[in-house]
Amino acid sequence: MNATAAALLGLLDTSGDELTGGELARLAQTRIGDFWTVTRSQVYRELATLEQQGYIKAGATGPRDARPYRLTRSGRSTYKRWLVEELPAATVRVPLLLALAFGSVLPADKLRALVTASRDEHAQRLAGYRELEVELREADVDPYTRATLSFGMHYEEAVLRWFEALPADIAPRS
Amino acid sequence: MNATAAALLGLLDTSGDELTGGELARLAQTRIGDFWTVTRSQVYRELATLEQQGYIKAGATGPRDARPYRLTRSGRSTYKRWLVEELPAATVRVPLLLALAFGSVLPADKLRALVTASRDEHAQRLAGYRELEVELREADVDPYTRATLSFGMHYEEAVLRWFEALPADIAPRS
DNA sequence: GCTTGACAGTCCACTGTGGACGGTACACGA
DNA sequence: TCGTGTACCGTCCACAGTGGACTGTCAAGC
Repeated sequence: MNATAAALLGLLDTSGDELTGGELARLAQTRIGDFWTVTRSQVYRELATLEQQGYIKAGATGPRDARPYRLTRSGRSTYKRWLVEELPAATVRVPLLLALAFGSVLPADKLRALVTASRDEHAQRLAGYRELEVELREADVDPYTRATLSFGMHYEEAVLRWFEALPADIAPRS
Repeated sequence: MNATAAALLGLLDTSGDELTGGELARLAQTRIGDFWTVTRSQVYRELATLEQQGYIKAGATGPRDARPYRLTRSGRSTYKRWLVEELPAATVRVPLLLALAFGSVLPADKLRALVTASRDEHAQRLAGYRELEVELREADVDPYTRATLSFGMHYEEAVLRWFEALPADIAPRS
């Protein structure tokens, strides 16, 4: 069992329905895509091995070979156990910091351009989160979903503050 | 060219020396490990293809088959161009949020344990950064290195603030 | 009817992770 | 001085993750 497999089982569980690979891929993108990316290729690969292991079971294949999967009893207990017992650490990979780390050998104006572009992306993502938060305020979403959104907002705010604290010669413009 | 390859070339460049795979792996861990992980296996794989592409050149193999590599002219220009032109976006993967996203089907006490453990890890990492910052205050390090450390601190502080803002039933203890 | 586009799934090449493994140098104690 | 343990250099492998190319199929709209 790995994190992606557990995520798929969790999605199947909380959706309370049978889902095909395509549906799972879309659902993963919207529900956990901000902090756990899952590509389509991997969804199908994981589904194949999950079925072999007996954690999910396919129903009758429908149009376009669509196979709806449902969670089995062992699948449900397995992913829950995995979540509380084998949760790995977070990983953060920030190419911009790579460029910054070698900043002394790069032209300052190019560096500033990179910094500015990245800052704008983060600002935009934060704006998106803020909108989402307003929508969720009315809807009655469980506090766990709110917590994940809150993480995103804390993160983006921190990154934006960091951009503002950059030394003047590479600080973002405009 | 990919980010890891560029990072290795950058390390070779800024070290101003010939470095073996092992030395590069260690250097990568200390200089960029906090925001760009590079495993030993990958260092050797990348070095092999970088040499094939003519971006680095091996010197005489020393003791224990150690091969010191040096950057070539084309290697230097290639990684610099890559950094300013093909820098990919950041990726963040946070398994804890996965557990939180399925929090409604998990026992609250287990969830709280996960949250608490993660909070402690982040607190420890922030403490490490703060120590490092004090050390760097005296040493005269280039502002780019400071900027990467600053990112780490902003990030860890934000995560810790987020932990404190969690709803009471899953907020970290002690 | 036919085309066109969206969709379900397959496949592949490459990147990234972690650990097992074999060989070699070297330091240190018997 | 002679092992011998240990740390180190590099190789290799299996699996996880990414992104795009590709096939076949359905369905809507002309």
